[in-house]
Amino acid sequence: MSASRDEIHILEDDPLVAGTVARALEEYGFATRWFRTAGELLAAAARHPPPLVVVDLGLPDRDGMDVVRELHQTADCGVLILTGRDIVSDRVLGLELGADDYVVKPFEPRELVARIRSILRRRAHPATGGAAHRVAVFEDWRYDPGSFTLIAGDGAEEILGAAEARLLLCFLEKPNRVLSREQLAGTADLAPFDRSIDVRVSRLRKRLNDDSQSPHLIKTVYGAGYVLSVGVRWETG
Amino acid sequence: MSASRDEIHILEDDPLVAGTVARALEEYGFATRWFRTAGELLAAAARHPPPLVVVDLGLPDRDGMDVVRELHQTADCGVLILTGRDIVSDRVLGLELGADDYVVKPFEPRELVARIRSILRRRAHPATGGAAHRVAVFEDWRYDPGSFTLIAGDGAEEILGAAEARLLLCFLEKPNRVLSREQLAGTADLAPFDRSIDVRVSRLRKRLNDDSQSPHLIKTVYGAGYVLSVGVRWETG
DNA sequence: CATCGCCGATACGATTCGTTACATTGCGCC
DNA sequence: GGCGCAATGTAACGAATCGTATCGGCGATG
Repeated sequence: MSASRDEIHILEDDPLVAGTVARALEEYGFATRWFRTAGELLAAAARHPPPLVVVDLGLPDRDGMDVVRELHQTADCGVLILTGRDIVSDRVLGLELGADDYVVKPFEPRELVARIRSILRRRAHPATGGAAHRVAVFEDWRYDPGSFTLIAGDGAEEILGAAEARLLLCFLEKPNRVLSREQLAGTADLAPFDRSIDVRVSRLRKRLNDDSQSPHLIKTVYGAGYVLSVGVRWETG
Repeated sequence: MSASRDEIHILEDDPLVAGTVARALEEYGFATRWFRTAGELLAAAARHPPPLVVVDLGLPDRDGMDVVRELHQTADCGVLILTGRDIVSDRVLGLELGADDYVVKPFEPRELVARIRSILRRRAHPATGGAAHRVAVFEDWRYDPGSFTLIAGDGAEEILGAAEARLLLCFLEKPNRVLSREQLAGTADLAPFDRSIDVRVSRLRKRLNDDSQSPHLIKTVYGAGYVLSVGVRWETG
């Protein structure tokens, strides 16, 4: 019962399709509940709005578009249209009526789940537009690329400058890979004897307490570039 | 000029495709701006985030997925991937990285516009919808943006001026994020050597008893802007 | 009209960053 | 190993960025 709060509602008259959708979602950890008619769904959604409704447009008792419109007005829940009607005007109409997405059958389960997750994420964090607040964790360091904040193991916080922040983010996005100076600078045309990257790396090393004689974090690859040689885990939330 | 606030940014290396997309959007009343390389787009978005970016994945200078990830982390704007790569794993990855939608070429202009409108609508709604009386609580401060009233921990109340109030609200709405001077000023075109934001920040710091030598609330990000480094809770009622 | 508070502009000192110069290291060759 | 050349590390310096004291304009207020 209270679990019904997180149930994704499926409105679909064909039991076969409904089963396929339900199985796809449940395989990825979602709880589902099947409604055969628009009336039942709207009644349930009015009493207890689900986080998301997957709507088929070809219904026996009522036009699916009406359902989308009414859901958007009464219940405050995500709406994903999943239908065989592959007509541009339908897509436009559905989206204009407030649907969050429009997927055409036959659908790919993984993509459907990704789109549903995207909708749920945005609805859960409206302030950030669903931007997951990600923090990189490596060794005993933590780095928040949103606020350029580097946190040491003892909890000491430091704000990096823009240049150092971009450099560190470059490394953290592609750890254990050799990165050329062009990649680290973020521009294709570096002056042939530009040493600014080297200096930035030197300063970043100092900030990370990395001895440049025998670095264990940022290692030099002679003639190629640099590597961040450490496992990086991205924490969300 | 000030209209640039609503410009949709298009990241696309092929001028032909970029022109097609731009014309489609402009026909429906959107202002657009074209970027040929990821570097240019990211630089512009960091200074003044557009409401939405349309990203092509096949870029010369950088992987499009990296752009999506970085946009999602640093700028706070909508992202729509528009690409020829019709691979399920790409779609899933793009959506997981924070893209709001994924459209495959060749695209139908009307549908593209409908999807863009849907994204913009969702992003605009939570901000404007609630006219509720909100109060921000951070550290031992409380701030009422409706009456420009700042209340200290000991109960002392102060009325902020209009400029300081706008600035503080800016910070409180996006805490723990680096905000550029353009964002804090609320305009896209700041004079290159305009110091007014710095002065406003300095005054706001003084009012919040924040020592600028080692600030714990509003921290300076050299070369980028400022960040409010504290948790903010919004009380309603 | 005088006063007051708020705000933006300016100027000057303080801080950080990119550049340069030099020391050091790595690699190939004999 | 010894030598030469190219690549890298970084201290030091000048340039860019930032903090804020100060001043003047402007509207509100008495």
